[in-house]
Amino acid sequence: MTGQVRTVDGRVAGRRGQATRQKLLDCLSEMLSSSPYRDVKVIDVARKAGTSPATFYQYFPDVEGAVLEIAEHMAAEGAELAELLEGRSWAGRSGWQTAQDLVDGFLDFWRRHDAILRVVDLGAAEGDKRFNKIRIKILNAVTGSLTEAISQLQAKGRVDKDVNPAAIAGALVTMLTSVASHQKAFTAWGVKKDQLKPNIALLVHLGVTGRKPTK
Amino acid sequence: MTGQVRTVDGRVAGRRGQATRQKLLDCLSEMLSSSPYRDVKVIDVARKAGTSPATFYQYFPDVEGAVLEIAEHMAAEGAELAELLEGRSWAGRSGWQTAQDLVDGFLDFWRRHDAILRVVDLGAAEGDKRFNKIRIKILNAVTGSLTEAISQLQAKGRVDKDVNPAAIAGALVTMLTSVASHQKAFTAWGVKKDQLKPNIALLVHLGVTGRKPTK
DNA sequence: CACTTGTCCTGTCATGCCGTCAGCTTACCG
DNA sequence: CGGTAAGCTGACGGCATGACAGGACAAGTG
Repeated sequence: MTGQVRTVDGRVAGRRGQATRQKLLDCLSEMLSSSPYRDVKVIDVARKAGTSPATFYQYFPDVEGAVLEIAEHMAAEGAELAELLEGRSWAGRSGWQTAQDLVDGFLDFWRRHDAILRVVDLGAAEGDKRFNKIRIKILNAVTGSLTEAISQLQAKGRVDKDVNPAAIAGALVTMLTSVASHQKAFTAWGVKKDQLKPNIALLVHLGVTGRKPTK
Repeated sequence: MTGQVRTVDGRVAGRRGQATRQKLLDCLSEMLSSSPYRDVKVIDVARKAGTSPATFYQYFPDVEGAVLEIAEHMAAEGAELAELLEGRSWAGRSGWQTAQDLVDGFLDFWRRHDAILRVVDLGAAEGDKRFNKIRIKILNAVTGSLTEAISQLQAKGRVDKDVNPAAIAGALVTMLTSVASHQKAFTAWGVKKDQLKPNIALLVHLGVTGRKPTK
C-alpha cells in the first residue's frame, strides 16, 4: 500500500530507522494529547523519543508532515466506523438500536483519537486540502452508509422527496464529530453525561427516518 | 464594563496607545484569516501593523492572549444571534421560517468570523477553560432559547417526556457550528451549496418539534 | 578477519523568532 | 519650560529550525 518508507532525502529506511520513525510518531501523538497544538515543538518530540531534532527532520519535513502521517494511519483505522452500520436496519425497534450503537461507536472512536482529530479538524477548517481529504476519508464510510439508508427510505416514500440524503447524512455525521469534541460544553448547559448519548441517538434517528424511534 | 485598558506592565493606555493596540488586534485578525494558526508569529503581526514585536508584548502577554481579546469582542457581537430567535414561534408554517432564519443567520455569523471561531473551537476542544467560556457565551443565547422552546413543547405534551431539551438544543447548535466550519466537506459529498441550508433547517425543525415542518 | 556498503544518528552551524529590558522619544500639564 | 507618564524600539540572550558533513553501526563479501 504505502510502498517503502523513505527518509526526507530519499533513502529507504531499514528496520532500525523505521523503529525510530515510529517512536517519533508515538511521542508526537502523546505530545498532542498533553499540550496545545500550537506549542508542540520538534525539539520536545525529539527529546521525548530520546533522540535529536536532526533525526526528526530526517523522517519528516516538519511537525505538520508528521501529524499528517499519524492522521493517515488513523484514517485507515477509521474503517471500523463503517462496521457500525454494516447491514443494520433503520426500521422499528432495531432502528433505535442502530442509532444508539452508531452514536456509541462514534463517540468512542473520537474519544480514543481526540488529540489528532482536533488537529485534522483545524487543518480542514483552515482549508488545507490534505487534512480535508483525511477528514472526509474517515467520515465517508458512515456518511455514505447513512445517505444510502435515507435514500432507500425516500424511495419507499417514507421520507419526503425534497430531502437531500447526502446533506442530512453529512450534517448528522458532522454533528457527531462536534458533539464528540465539545462534550464539556454540554455539562455547562446542565446536561448530564448519561443523558447525552440517548438524545443524540434520538436526533440521528429523527434525521435518518424523519420519525421518532419506537423504543 | 472593562474598566481601563492597561499595558502588561500596568500603565494605563492613552489614546495613541489604544489605537496601536487596536491596530495590532486588527492585523492579527487578518493574519488568522490568511495563514494557519500555528504559523502566526508575533513578528509578522507587528510588521504588518508597522510597529515592533516589543510593542506587541507591551499590550499582550502572547499571541494567545491577543486572540482571547478578539474572541471576547466577537462574543459580545454574538448577541445578534439571540435576536434570531427573539419572540419567534415554532408552530406551523412560521416554525419552518424560524428554522430557516436561524440557520441562515447562524451560518452567516460563522462565515463572518470564521478565522477567530476556528481558534476558539480549537482552544475549547483542547480543554482551555477561557476559550470554552467564550464559546459557550456565544452559543448560550441560541442554546438557551432553543432549550426553552423545546421545554414548552414538552410541557404541552407535543414532545416526549424523556427528551432532554438542553441536550437536543446543544446538539443542534453544535451541529450548526460544525456545518459552518466544514462546508467544504459537503461539496465533497455531492451536496450543492443551495441545498445545504434547507436540509439543515429541516434537521433543526425536526430536533426542536419532533415533527416535519409544514412548508 | 579486514573491507565495503549502505543505513542511521548526531554535532554543528546559520538563520530567525521569542520575550525582556533599558532607554529614548513623544505628548500632556502646570 | 521643566516634569512626568505614556509610547516605542534597539539590542540581547535563548531557543527552535533546518541543513550538512561526517561518525557509528550492522550486515554482507572476499
